[in-house]
Amino acid sequence: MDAVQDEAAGKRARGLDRAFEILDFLRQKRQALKPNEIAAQIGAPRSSVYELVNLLLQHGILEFTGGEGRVYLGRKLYFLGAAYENHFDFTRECEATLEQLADETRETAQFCMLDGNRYTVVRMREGARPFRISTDVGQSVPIPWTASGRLLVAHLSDQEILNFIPPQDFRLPNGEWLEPQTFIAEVRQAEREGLFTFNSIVDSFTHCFAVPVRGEEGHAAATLCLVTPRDDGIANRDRYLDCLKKAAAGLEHAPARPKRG
Amino acid sequence: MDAVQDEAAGKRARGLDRAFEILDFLRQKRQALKPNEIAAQIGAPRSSVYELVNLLLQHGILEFTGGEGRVYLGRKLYFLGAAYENHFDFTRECEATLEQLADETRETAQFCMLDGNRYTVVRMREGARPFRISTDVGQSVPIPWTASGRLLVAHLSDQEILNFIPPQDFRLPNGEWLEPQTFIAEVRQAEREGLFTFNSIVDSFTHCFAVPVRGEEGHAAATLCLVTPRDDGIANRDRYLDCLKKAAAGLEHAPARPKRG
DNA sequence: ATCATATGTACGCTATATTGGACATTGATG
DNA sequence: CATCAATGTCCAATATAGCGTACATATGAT
Repeated sequence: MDAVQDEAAGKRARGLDRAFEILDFLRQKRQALKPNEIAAQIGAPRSSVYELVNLLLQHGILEFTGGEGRVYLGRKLYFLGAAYENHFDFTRECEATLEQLADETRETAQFCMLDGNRYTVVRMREGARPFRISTDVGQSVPIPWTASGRLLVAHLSDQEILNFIPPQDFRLPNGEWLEPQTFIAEVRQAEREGLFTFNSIVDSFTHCFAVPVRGEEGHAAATLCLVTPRDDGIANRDRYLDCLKKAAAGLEHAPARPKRG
Repeated sequence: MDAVQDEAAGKRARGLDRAFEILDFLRQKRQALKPNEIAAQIGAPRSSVYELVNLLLQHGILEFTGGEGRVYLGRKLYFLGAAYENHFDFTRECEATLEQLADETRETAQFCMLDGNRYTVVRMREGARPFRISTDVGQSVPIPWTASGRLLVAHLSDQEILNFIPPQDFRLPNGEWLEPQTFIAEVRQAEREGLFTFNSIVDSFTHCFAVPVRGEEGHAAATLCLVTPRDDGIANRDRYLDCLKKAAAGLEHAPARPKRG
């Protein structure tokens, strides 16, 4: 039920948990690593990591690549992910929506979701500007660092939010501490208004717009975002929000909805 | 190394193995199932399956969907699969190649790979015909049923092939038994000629063409295929093979090659 | 030559994960 | 009402998986 089990030290970890920890770690690193390096960097016993890596290799969940015994995510994961994508068929409409958004605004448009208890950009379309703004797709980012984050946790109670977000994620990239109560207040505001915008926390020159894409349960299953230069964002605020809301409305029947349900 | 470990009865299964068995099973079924159903259909203890399903749900590897406690593959798998696809960046060129092939031949073009010890269609492009031929993408099929199968195992020795392919996969869909030695002879022939074509085993009206897409190690990392009506296939054999070979040559620098290696 | 670090393998101990079976609930059926 | 099948939860027993540790090898620095 809760995610506070690995805090207790000295316990033996379950193979499954360690295995997915390895997979997540490789995803974050986005490169092949030696089992030894993995063990060291995630702080797991070397013998356990070697055993697990070998098991995962046999399943095609990991693959040798990059030489010297380095491993990375395997083909089987691609197949499983493709099956997921095929079942919850949001990709096609999503791609079209982002393209339209980028055309209308000439700004960078993103489709974002929660990845466990963090935030991630699932799809992105760069705007048609001389200097384009882009971010890494597929990287996990602390929820409080992002505009979308305010929307993606809005269905939770205050206490649930505090339990859900890792405490250290309230430490902003510039070192400042974001008071959780401040964050929650912004969440509630975003929930009331059905949108959230701010000057980005992670850099000094962008403004971010986010609106929810509601799933079957009525809460934000995803968000659509625009990332703009601050001047442009503030100048075009109303128009941009209008584009976003229309785009989100168009998607609301696609995401997290089984294909032939 | 070998896949002959779960034959021994009475042994306790490892959680990891069972977990991936569940994931593969859901992928095959391509629909959400109750834990109980999963347990019954894969022949695993119910209590184990319930425990594993709950663990996988916590990790986002499985998700509740379809109601009544049914579960299916989860978002996390999509993220991991996307990371794989991003690393071995074959998708883009592959898509373009299939489109060109379908344009040139007006037949159905496929990009196929091994999924463990079976065969699967990774990408497909339907031809521009009044009656189009298509197959399921992402379904695992016995290697001996397919033209591509002859090419995908050609780098193995005879004995390795026999160890690699599950014995029951030599039973063809019409009930006939394909003698493994016959299959191996076809493999060697395909290896020499760098292609394989035949009237499909799985139906009575198609002809299949397959050529290898060679990876770094020099053996077939994937195949490109055309699936055609028998008449057309035989009439256009030389031209089709020419198109396939050119397309494969164009891909040979893309698949299974790390992006920024 | 000596030491330190990185990498992979082998093995025994023991905490625990897997498992069978008991139990509870629901709904359909005769 | 009695019975049966389907579904999910709980629990104790024990086979074993995870872990610490020792060992083997290679590489590079001092």
